[in-house]
Amino acid sequence: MDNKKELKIDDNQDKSTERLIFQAAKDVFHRKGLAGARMQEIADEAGINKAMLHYYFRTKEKLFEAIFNEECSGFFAKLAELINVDLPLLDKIEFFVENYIDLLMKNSYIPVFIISEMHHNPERIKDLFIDRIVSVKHKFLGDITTAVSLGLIRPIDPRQLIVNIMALCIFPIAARPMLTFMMEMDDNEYTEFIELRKKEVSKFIINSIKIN
Amino acid sequence: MDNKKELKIDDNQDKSTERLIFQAAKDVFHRKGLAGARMQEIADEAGINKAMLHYYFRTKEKLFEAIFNEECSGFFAKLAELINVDLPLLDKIEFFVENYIDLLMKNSYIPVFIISEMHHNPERIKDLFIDRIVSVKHKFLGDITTAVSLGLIRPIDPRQLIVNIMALCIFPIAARPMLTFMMEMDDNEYTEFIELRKKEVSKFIINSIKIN
DNA sequence: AAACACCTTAACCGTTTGGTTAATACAAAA
DNA sequence: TTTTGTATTAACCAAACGGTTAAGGTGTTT
Repeated sequence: MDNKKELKIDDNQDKSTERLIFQAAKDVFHRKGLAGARMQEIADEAGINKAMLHYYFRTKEKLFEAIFNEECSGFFAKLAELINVDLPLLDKIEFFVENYIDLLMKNSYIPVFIISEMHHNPERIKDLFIDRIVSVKHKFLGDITTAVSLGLIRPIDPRQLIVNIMALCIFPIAARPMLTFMMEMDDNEYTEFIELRKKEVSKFIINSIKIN
Repeated sequence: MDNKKELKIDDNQDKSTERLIFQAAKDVFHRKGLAGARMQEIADEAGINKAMLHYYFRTKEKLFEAIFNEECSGFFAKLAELINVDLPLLDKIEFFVENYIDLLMKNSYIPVFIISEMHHNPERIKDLFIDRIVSVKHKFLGDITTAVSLGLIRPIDPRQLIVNIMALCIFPIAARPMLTFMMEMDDNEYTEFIELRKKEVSKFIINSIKIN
């Protein structure tokens, strides 16, 4: 056939190897962390030769950094979306909590991954944070300050409130193994428990800061 | 001198080498995690020969387990102390939060250590938890249920309340690097921030559950 | 068809790793 | 004094590790 070329199905899978590596590396790094991950295991999971890892990403460290950056960026981008929604503060908190917990459950490995790797190497994230998360936080911080001065919520240090909100959303996902043992839950009970939190947490927060 | 033996100064330092190893291993495992820690680094930090590690604790895994168990046990023991104190629920929460945050700050590496290592190997802790933390939790859970049925606090799933309390205490210590970047705090500001939380968190919780 | 650029592989390499061994020091027991 | 059990060390080892190399494959350009 002389029209073989034309008949070829969509070609934009060219980078499939790189993507294969990236996805496999993600999974392995999530499970084992930077230090615990093995290049061979990543290669096996991607179904390709180990040398390819070094062809596309020069070193283990660089491969890890590529993933860590992408994960953080994507995650903080979604975080910003949630915070920038235009709602009165109390509604915004409700909206945020519900969707943030949802987002965390769909990426349940990310909290431990970030907390753990930042603990082992706090410097890594510095550049990532500047201008990305700080600006988002400033907006939220301003919202709270305004609400306090308008008497919509009781006086509270905005930083403490933000940390409280994050803590209530993130901790139960990060500490899942501890919680399931402690509360003697199986996987289904845990999922249901988190599902209930979507309403419970925002009620808990709003109850605490609203002025009756 | 024929009374040499009698004159010898207190002998109970015999296990000093084992303790030296144990302490050094603690520090290194806390910093690097199980996978990231190197036996040579532990030996260097203890100031002894690497072979001694294997003499006292057969393998890296066994050394790690010894430390992980001791850390968890000691930590949960103190946790139980705090929960078993005899006070009305709201006072108990206030007492607990203040002292728990204090305890966490004095062992600030433990939350990430436990969360991270449980994530990488959830099975490890199973035996540790049974009978230790579960019984403690049962008491607290009972206290809350009673308080709800007596109308002292608003109706709330006791499990959710416990998780909320733990989250508000543990998360800011576990996620320290993230918080300090986000809030643009230095070490002193962070310490002060946590110090303020001791009052703020219990106020936050009690505000949310008390019946006016 | 030759030249070129990119992808892929098997085999290899130097180093680091957890772990072992054989020899030694040393104090208490016999 | 000899024996015995414990503590300690330097030297060593096999396996695993991250990373390299040299060669070949494949489609595109000239």
